[in-house]
Amino acid sequence: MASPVRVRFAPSPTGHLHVGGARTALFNWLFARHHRGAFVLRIEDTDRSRSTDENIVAIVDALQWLGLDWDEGPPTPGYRQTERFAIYREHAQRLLASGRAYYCDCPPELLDRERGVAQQRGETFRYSGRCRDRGLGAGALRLRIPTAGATVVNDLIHGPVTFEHSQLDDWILVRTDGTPTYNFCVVVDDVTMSITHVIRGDDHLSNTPKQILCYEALDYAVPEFAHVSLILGKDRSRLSKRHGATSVQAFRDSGIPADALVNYLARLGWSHGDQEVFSRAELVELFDIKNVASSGAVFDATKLEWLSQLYLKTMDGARLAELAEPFVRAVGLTPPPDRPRFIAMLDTLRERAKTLVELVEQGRFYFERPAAYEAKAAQTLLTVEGARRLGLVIARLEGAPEFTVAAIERVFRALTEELGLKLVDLAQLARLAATGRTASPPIFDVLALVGREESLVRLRRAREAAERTA
RNA sequence: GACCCCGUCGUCUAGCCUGGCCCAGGACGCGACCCUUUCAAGGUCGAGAUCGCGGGUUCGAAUCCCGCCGGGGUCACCA
Repeated sequence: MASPVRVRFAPSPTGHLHVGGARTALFNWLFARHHRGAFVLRIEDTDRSRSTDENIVAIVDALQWLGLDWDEGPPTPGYRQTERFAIYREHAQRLLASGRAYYCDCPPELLDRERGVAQQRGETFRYSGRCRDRGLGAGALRLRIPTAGATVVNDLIHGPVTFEHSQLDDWILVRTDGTPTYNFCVVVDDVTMSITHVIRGDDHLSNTPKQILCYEALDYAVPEFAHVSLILGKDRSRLSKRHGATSVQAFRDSGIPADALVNYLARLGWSHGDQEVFSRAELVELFDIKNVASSGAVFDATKLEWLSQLYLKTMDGARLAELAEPFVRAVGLTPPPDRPRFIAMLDTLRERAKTLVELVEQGRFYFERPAAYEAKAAQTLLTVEGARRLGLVIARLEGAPEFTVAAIERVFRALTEELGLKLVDLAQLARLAATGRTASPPIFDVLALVGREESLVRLRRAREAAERTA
């Protein structure tokens, strides 16, 4: 039996969780859950100037919101690089003792000059190896890599990718000031955390051969690698803020259900035949890293919205109420204390909104009287004739034996018939009165949900408004 | 510039490994129609890809080979 799968997501807390990072996290999580392995969260905060605790909280929040739970990681200590310096130091010592690493005291100015020369000659800069055999006792610690041959990265998504050693150089493991570099930390962390599969962004593919050489120098087994393509913006360059909303936080705030975002992100680059909609369980069951596309994918907010609406439309009512409530409160309104009634209101709204923000916006009349009437509609509907019709509707509704959707509909249909009108003539009038707008959920449902008393208040107010303008 | 990755409808993709079932399928978006008390939702139909380009191999290529072009990523004592 193969050793248990262990993967990790290692964000750098220099900002909020980006959708690209979220997708990488998702693929790791799916891989771990599919293989019944462990998902580790590790914080790469060696860049102290840009890393903040607030960002760590934000990233943790975003991951939890997405439902990507980790088996190991914060708040348990030992999963932040800044807590692991002793481990890096120890590994550096080992490399030095075995002769696989050496000190270098080349001044930065010299390196810069050499870099400049290499650039002019149109070559990739490589450290000259000047200090390789000087046996220095201090300075920056460099990894001694083989001069000949090549290192092959057997990528699970890309297949074998070969890098000639002549293109690589003796890179720095530990800086002169004693701090370890990112590439070194990653190797040591992945090794000491027994990571079996490194699933990360494509932008790390070029670093991989250097890291593999470090594993080998340390005499550790090399993990499997899978480099996921980047998420692109409309112009096909790496998705960034200038392409619009990119943080998970922003999508949450705009009222997109976490399940919809997860579904969208999963489908962006990964596929299972023609299937577009997946439950969590299906995702876990069907996910296979081999079906992850190797090409970059443009982020399509419109398709995300389609999924968002689909989830709003189909999710459980109680769950929807739970998700919608904070959005109702966020605009200063209050959902009715009667939960089934609140859910019934949402049921009339859910297929009309792409996000929870939109849903609340379109349904605010359920929680407050319309403050104004749509100007154009008021002009054509709130007339003398409109006032007369509203009066008739009010009278019939007052006398109706009950105030159910069916009863209200009977009143409207009968009146329509008697007046020789079309249903739309009365419906739009009532709609404007009850909601202030010309577009809303079915008006009989709206009236029933708003209740007899409040409905009549709104109809009377509209009649008064009509009489005023007349 | 060097190295590496990528290249199927506007977008996400299936198909590519194991050539023919593909003059290329699905989804989003778009258009039309149907349904209809408005708006949505739903249903039906439709437009949309000479499979980046050019050579080869083959009876036959989106699928195999070569070259080119285009896009992206990486080249730090950043992460």
